[in-house]
Amino acid sequence: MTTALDSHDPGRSDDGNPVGDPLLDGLNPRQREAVEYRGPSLLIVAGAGSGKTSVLTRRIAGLLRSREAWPSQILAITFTNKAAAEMRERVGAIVGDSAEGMWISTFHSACVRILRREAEAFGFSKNFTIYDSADSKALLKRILKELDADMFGLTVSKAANRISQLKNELTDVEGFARDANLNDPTEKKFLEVFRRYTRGLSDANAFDFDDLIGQTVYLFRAFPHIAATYQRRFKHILVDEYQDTNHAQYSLIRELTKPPTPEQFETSPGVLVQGQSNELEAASLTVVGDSDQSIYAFRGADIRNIVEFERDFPRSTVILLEQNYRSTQTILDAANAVISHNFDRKDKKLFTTVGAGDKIVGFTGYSGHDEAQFVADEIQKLHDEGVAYKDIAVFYRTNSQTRALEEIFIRAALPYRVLGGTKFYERAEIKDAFGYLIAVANPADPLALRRIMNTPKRGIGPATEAALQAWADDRGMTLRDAMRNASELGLGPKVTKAIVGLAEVLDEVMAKVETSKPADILTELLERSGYLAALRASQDPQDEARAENVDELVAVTKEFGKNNPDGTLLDFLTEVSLVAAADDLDDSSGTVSLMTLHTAKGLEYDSVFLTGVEEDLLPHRMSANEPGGPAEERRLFYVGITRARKRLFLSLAMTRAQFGEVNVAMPSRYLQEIPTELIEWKQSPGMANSRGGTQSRALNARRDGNSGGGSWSGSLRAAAAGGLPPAPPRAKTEWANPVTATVRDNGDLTLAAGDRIRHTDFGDGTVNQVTGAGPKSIADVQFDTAGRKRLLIKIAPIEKL
DNA sequence: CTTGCGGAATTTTTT
DNA sequence: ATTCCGCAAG
Repeated sequence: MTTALDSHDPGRSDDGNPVGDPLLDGLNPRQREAVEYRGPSLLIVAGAGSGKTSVLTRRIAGLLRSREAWPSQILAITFTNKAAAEMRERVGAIVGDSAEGMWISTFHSACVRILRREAEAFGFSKNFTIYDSADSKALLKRILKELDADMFGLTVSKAANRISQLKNELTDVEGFARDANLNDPTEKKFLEVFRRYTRGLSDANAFDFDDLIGQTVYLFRAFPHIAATYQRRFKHILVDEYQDTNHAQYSLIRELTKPPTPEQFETSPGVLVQGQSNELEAASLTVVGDSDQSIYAFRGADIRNIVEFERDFPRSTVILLEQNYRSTQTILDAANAVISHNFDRKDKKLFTTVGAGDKIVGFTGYSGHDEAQFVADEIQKLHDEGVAYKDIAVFYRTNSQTRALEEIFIRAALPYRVLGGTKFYERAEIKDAFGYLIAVANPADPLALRRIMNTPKRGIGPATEAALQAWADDRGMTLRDAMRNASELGLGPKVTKAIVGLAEVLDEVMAKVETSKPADILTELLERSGYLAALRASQDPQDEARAENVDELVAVTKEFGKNNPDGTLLDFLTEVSLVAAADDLDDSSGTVSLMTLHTAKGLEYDSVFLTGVEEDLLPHRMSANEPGGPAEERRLFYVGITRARKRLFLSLAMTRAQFGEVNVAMPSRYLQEIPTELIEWKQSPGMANSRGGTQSRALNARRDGNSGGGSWSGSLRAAAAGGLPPAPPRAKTEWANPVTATVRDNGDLTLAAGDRIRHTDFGDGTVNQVTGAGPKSIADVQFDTAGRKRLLIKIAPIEKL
């Protein structure tokens, strides 16, 4: 450890260079204060793009460098695992190896770590399973069926949401029973559902996502000596995205920042550290947040946590970061204008010194496909100008909007990747493989067992399964026990053999769980269960892809083994249970990123396409009637806008396909909130409206019925009066037809420069150039009327002339 | 017990 | 449009 590292002298840096302190270089005065301030509690109100990650990492680095804290005394909570990894890396870059041993993780990861360590203390064993929302729903589905709860209007998703909300408020079954109105039969039924669900989880030795937080809080409250261990351990706690914390997470932080009391020392003999007075000091708390970016109220995030921080934590200090280092002034003006329509907020105005930059580009397509084509064309143009694909992102409100975008992107041969959505780990075959892994990791879990019992087909149907379960219930044993003793049930000899055989395989592999690597365990299970063999032997062509996915999973476990030589199966299962949509983001890949607005939070891109800016989509129909819904949707729009560094594209469609039906879409109310001079419309809603036949008449008809003062059409006319440039003439031919939705296959059609072709949407054109080989060849085509396009030859709707 | 058909529901956002 | 579920036939 060098003396420079210990130096607190701001005039020196690590290498003795007197130019400045690497911790403070390039920071503005507010940011410096946020890095250097020391006190019991600090709230950093950080507007979008104000460099909060930089401030947070330097603050941590500063604590380590000055020896105010050892790495093990720091707990930093981030929103995603990716953010955690990034923060660890950036702290490491400043202070080197001393970053090792810090707890930088999400709420959920930190809690799993604590729970695994302390599980035995309160009636769980440390190999508990983590149920994701799909698992929770599967359990609830069984319960609802058993109780005939659908007669009371209880659905799986309703019950799941309600239970999740209760848990986020730290209400357990007994707490709910006390306050519930049990004269209401529906409430009574729900209570029973809640009770059985809780029971089902504990029987399975499992926690759901919400339990991870809630049970940790319960653990701390019920066992003060355990809480004291962590209260003493963490001297500095830092929480990012504090505006998105819910009550349970808030309570966890409160527990951790309580000073350990002397009695607690006495109740934990053996852990007693000879009591200097500073051993009893509460941890210092730093939170970073921006109430304008609170977009998770739907899962219990409570904006009051940040608004009332100063009251909750007395002697706290607040530092405001308003200077934006990310976006152009045009983008910030639009963002400020939009967010200022939310009334219950502290006024905060982002500013920058980088200048106005380009105008926001607006576009209205005739359909979702038309809109997607616009996005694809603009991305191609940006790329031709030298913008890398990885610096471009496309945002949307709902995952279902990816379909149209993907269809067009594939056809245009644009490299893209979808973040979130149907994740790898949600695929059926991957869940099956995990079922096997969980079955050996946590034999008490019946959910995993049921999933694999008859996968691949072993002739063990629902009736057999029910018989096994009943046998187990009668004796207070687990489903797994019943399988081992299947011969006592008097089932057919074939079925009995299949059940006992499976139980034997599981038992034998389970014996090696402690000593074997996850990859070996998985491989053995897939072999001996016959799962992989069944997929390979299948006639269904999709099963081939499934087998590949399973192979991919094996590769993932091998990779995990390489990165974590001592990693157990339990470690692996924990890690994959907690990966989020944004976590597998790989910035180095040269692809355009597609994601929901929620996933986009915390990220930034040079060029951003915000699609589907329509009523019923943004704000979403479902949120329109909820209290605070429209305001939260506005914040979502605000988050999307502020992700853009240089260029922002806002697009919408006049019609959108939904549930297989085509519906008329209206421009979002939020569009009007952006000053018209900031947007340059390539095709405004009015322009799209005035052309074309029946579609626009339908739109007009509805709009007339809807037009009050300050309606959209009114502000459009104002915009037109302000002198918008006319639409580029080529727009007419280029966008006139909706793109055909079917994916075709041109076989081994080959093209060469100079060939003339005909495209169903773009008309005739001449091939400039062909790149790539085989099924990936791409034609660069100059169309006579529709401009220049790149097409994936194999699937483009074209013919050679 | 498995397969296959037709009707229903689905799509709001996520750790 | 696609997926999921329940029911009936094999």
